[in-house]
Amino acid sequence: MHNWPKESAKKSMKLTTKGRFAVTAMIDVALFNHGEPVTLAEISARQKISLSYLEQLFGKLRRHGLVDSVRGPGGGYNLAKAPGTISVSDIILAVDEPIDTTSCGGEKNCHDDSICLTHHLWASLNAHIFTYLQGVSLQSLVDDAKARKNPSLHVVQDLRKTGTRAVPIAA
Amino acid sequence: MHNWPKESAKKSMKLTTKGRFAVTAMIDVALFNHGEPVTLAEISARQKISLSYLEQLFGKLRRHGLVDSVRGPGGGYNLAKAPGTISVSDIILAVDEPIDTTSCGGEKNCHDDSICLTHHLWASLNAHIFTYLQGVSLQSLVDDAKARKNPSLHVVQDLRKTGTRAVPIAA
DNA sequence: GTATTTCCGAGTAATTTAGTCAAGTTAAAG
DNA sequence: CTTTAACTTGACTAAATTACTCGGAAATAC
Repeated sequence: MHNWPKESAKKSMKLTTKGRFAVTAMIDVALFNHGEPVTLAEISARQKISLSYLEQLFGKLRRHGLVDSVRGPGGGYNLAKAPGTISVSDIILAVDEPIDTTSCGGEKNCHDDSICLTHHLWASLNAHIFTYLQGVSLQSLVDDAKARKNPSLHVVQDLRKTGTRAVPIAA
Repeated sequence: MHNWPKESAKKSMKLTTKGRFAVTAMIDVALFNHGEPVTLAEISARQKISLSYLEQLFGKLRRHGLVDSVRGPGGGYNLAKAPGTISVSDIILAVDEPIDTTSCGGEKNCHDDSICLTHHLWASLNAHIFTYLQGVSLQSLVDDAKARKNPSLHVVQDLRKTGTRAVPIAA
């Protein structure tokens, strides 16, 4: 018998390239935000992410309170909180619009005793993934990036071919 | 600075409903395999998975050495190994045909010092997920199912709406 | 007012998944 | 040896989802 971790899952999170782009962009903001707001055009050039797409992503990041925007010339984005207080799970949940599901990933047929065969398994996996991403702060990613020998920070993995699609993840 | 777990990842695994159907079907085989092979028609009826789809799934499970097939009248499928030696990751890798990627999810632009900003993060997450699923045996899922009050085992979660798509997972 | 930059929502193309279908092959039963 | 249940295979399709683009509106500095 497997010892299931407690499943505190409520929402389901998805892991897509969108989330990965968002994390990369947030690292970029954290790295280059020295007083002046960072513009999306800069991020686009450095990280090779299209401006249009960044606009879409940062709209969600802003609405979820992860960045503050400054409009007009000289504007751009600042982190809304200290990077140590922003977790990867925060970023992914912001851009991937998790569906607020009920237990069992929003499905029926899975309550009381007639619980589905794999309910615990997936719920527990979701919880594991979420807990892991929650434990990684933007600060730690920034520190990791700064520690690299070559601080050019220009070349970034092209996420688009890495394998994409989502997974329901406990939140 | 985040303390990255060692990334032993080689292949990338996907988490889809296909993998979940496969796990459910394998539990069904383990539960009802008492001497006689279990037919796909039975599994289809019990777990509400289309016969055609099961054929597709079991073809892969058989080619990956997880089940043995018995043809002809009275035929069906048996587990090829003891359920304690089959892990959930084995099942998912069998049906989801993981691409054997190089480091960094098969991408260029991510080697030596010009390593991408989030390489460690995703590789490590992949390793976490894989390790977790590797640690869950079919036996534990069977024990869990048997422990339920209502052993009818007919009603299973309809995976099709749960949220699907894949994630690259370290293997 | 004009340049810059964010803001917003609709729309679309490509990819991927999930599942079907049809035409076999195999082997046991009688 | 004929029937028949069951597995085998691969091509095919439809739906869903993702990953974007596009056009313009609003705000702010100069």
